[in-house]
Amino acid sequence: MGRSPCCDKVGLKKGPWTPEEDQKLLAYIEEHGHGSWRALPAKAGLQRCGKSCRLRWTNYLRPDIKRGKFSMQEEQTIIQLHALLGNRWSSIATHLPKRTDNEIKNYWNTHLKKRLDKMGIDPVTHKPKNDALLSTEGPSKIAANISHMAQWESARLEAEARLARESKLRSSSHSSSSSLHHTLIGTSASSSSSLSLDHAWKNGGSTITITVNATRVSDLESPTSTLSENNVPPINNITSTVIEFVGSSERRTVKEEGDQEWNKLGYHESSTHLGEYKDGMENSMPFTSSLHELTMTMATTWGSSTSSAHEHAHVAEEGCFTNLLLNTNSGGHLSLSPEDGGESNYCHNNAGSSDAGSGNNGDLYQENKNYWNNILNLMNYSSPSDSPMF
DNA sequence: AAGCTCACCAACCGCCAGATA
DNA sequence: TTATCTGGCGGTTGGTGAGCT
Repeated sequence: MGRSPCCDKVGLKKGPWTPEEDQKLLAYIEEHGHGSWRALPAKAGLQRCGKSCRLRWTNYLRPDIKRGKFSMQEEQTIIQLHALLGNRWSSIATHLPKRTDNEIKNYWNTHLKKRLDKMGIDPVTHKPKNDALLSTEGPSKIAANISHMAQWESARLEAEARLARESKLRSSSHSSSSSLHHTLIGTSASSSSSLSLDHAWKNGGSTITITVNATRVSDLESPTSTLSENNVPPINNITSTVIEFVGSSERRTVKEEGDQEWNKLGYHESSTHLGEYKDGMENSMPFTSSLHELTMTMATTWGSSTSSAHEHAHVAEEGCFTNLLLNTNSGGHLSLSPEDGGESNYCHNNAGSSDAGSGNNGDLYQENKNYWNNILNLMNYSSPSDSPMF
């Protein structure tokens, strides 16, 4: 059985989008929602295939997209999620709500992959390239645990996707009153893999949105098509429940309204990670703290209470390994052997250089260090037999 | 100033899975 | 049950601009 092309390619325009085309697409979606992408171009008066329109919308025109430089927090999230999920960009993108999978993919390929490569870490496996340098403990153990985590994560994602589908069916009566809003939710939470917040989007998508005060129209400017501020459809004030990130893109506190709505949707703090997610926000943690909270919960559940002093020392060592992994200015030398002065040396150097260079970012650095140490702790102490999944 | 190389990223392509007739 | 449609995903390409010689 052959597969027909998504649209009749003859006479359709390809290549960079013009401002006029963007205007048409935006205006149409703002008024009608995207509906069927296949039928959209004709209705919107565009000489494009539906697929091209969908990509233009999801990767650029969507109003809830943050553009520009990736923050350190975002980089950390990408690296850590890539270690767990591999090239599942859409899944990774669900944890960076304002970034598109395409943007994350590009950033990985052009920046992060090279950086890891320079540091002697295989960007595919996230293992040090030269295993001979490593002892049987430490980083190789981390790699093994990352591999296990990836398997576990895959199983979890599949289960989540299944649950999401079922929940979606059950909650179909909550369907959207706004076609544009429906569109936004659909594109924002389209992936089958997500944390609990994404579940909430899926299940109560018609009443929940996220607005970001820091979003600037100028961030939406395209190298090929520049839009005026008036062209950007408003996304605020559409919904009855709003989780609003207030502040800069680097650090956000959350102003949460409508707890009852969350509860109505069946998301209770005791049964999901939503509570932890919110807690993280209310404590002014970086956005990626949601993942942090999740992993800490898992650590609490999985981790046995048998930690010895030796194990604690081991954790410190591996936390430093992670710091090294994330140090963008380290010069790219991965040193793990005792001959190089041991882990304490490069830990101190790493922390010292970071502190020296960061100034007021010292707290942030410490926060980041703790964040990664905690994740490494989880990976270390979570054996398959400890997992509630098995 | 011209030519070359490299990095970046928007956009395209092909494949896949789920939905639907 | 099968064929087809549709949306989504990940890999890849090609245009553009910056930097270097």
